[in-house]
Amino acid sequence: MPSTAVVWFRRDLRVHDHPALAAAAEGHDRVVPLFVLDERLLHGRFESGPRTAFMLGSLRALDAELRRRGGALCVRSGRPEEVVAQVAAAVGAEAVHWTSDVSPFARRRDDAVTAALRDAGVHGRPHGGNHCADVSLPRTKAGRPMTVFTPFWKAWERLERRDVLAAPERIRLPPGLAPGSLPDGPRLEDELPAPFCAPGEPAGRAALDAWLDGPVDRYADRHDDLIGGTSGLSPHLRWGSISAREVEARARERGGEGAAAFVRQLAWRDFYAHVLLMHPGNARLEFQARYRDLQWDDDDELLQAWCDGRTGYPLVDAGMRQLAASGWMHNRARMVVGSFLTKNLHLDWRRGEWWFGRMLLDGEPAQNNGNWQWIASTGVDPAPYFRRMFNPVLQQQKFDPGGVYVRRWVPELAGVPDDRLAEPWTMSAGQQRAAGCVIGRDYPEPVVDHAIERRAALERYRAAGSA
DNA sequence: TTTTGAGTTGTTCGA
DNA sequence: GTCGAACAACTCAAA
Repeated sequence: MPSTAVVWFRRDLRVHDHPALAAAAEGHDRVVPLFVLDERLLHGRFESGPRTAFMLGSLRALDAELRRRGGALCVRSGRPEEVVAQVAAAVGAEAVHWTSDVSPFARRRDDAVTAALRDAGVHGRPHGGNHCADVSLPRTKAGRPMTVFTPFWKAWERLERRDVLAAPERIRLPPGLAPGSLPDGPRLEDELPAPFCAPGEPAGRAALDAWLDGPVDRYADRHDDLIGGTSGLSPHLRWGSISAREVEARARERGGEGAAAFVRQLAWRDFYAHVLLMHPGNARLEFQARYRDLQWDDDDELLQAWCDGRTGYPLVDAGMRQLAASGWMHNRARMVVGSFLTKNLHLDWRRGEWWFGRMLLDGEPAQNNGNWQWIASTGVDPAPYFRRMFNPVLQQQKFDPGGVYVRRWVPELAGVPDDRLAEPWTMSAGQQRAAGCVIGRDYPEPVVDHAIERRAALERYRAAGSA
């Protein structure tokens, strides 16, 4: 009697270095690679065309990788807590393997699936998540979860690492299994005018190869370059089309200053996974209780101007338009637009988190929440709020002095001279005509005055912090 | 992974 | 040639 296991895929859409798939393929004669299309994620408050399109592309690529190895992706629709156990029963599986996840939603879902499997007499077996190390382990000397990055990083460097695993050579499906099919759309190129990257494991592995083949060496001093400079691997890490552990191992193998700086950023990713795992309440509430009664404004027009990239601050608008057009934004720009939303527009960081979650191909709860709470100064890794208040004009002058990034994403500013590009509203009427960019007609006036709103934000934070 | 404003020093330029 | 206003360039503390 051949033994059978189900591998329940979620956001681990690859065959290389996949502990759950490897365990199933080694321990059983038959493997059922399963994906459950969960309607809750496709519609409603969290609906996102770009994300769904990227996911479907990643799933098609996974199906192709599985077929090359004799398998296929078995697609079913419905609620995982019902479907997973049904499929396991139908194929007579002894075990269901999956990759664990840290978000509160994922953990509730996985608990429900585990319970359903237990009722059905099937062994549910979670494997480590898509991180470099086991993010559930680090603790302070006092035995508490860690909340400061630097000590976390030191502890993380000392954690054990599992071996990088080869892709299974052969996947044997149970005879007569009907694969089911993926929906046709939405398609990425219909959702985004300039998609940031192609989905799927082969694209992810090619991007990793290209990154480690040279650009990574300059990461230490170039990571703030708004164009180039970064790996661009984040969507693949988010969907698991590459393995964080493998990325880390290969970067360490490469060695050098750039690779070390890059690995440190992978530690930030593991840090925020640790934080959300240990503090699921962060998904809704400020980690720092004293900031839970911060006063936020409720101005839908300002929020819309921010989402659309119509704030009148070129770097802010360039970042937001890059996001809307490509599904990605450079991290430096994310910090600037986040600071602008929370500390110049006085809008709740959760509204920015929501928009990022919808638009970012790499949007995942742990990273999105951790970074938004970082810029709102409400999260772990405490630093005074005034250290995270950015001046969009200075940031642009510092990180995009030649205006390449701004002109690329805000084309109506193309003719504005370099020395006016960070504050185009200071152009004279004659300069505006010469630049082909009249402020208020071709490009918006600034929606707020940074100097004034900065002082207002300081007052709000001071008031909440001392209450 | 910051910004601002005050204070200080040094330079320029015209009365 | 001297003086002082204006301003740039810098440091530093506070937010």
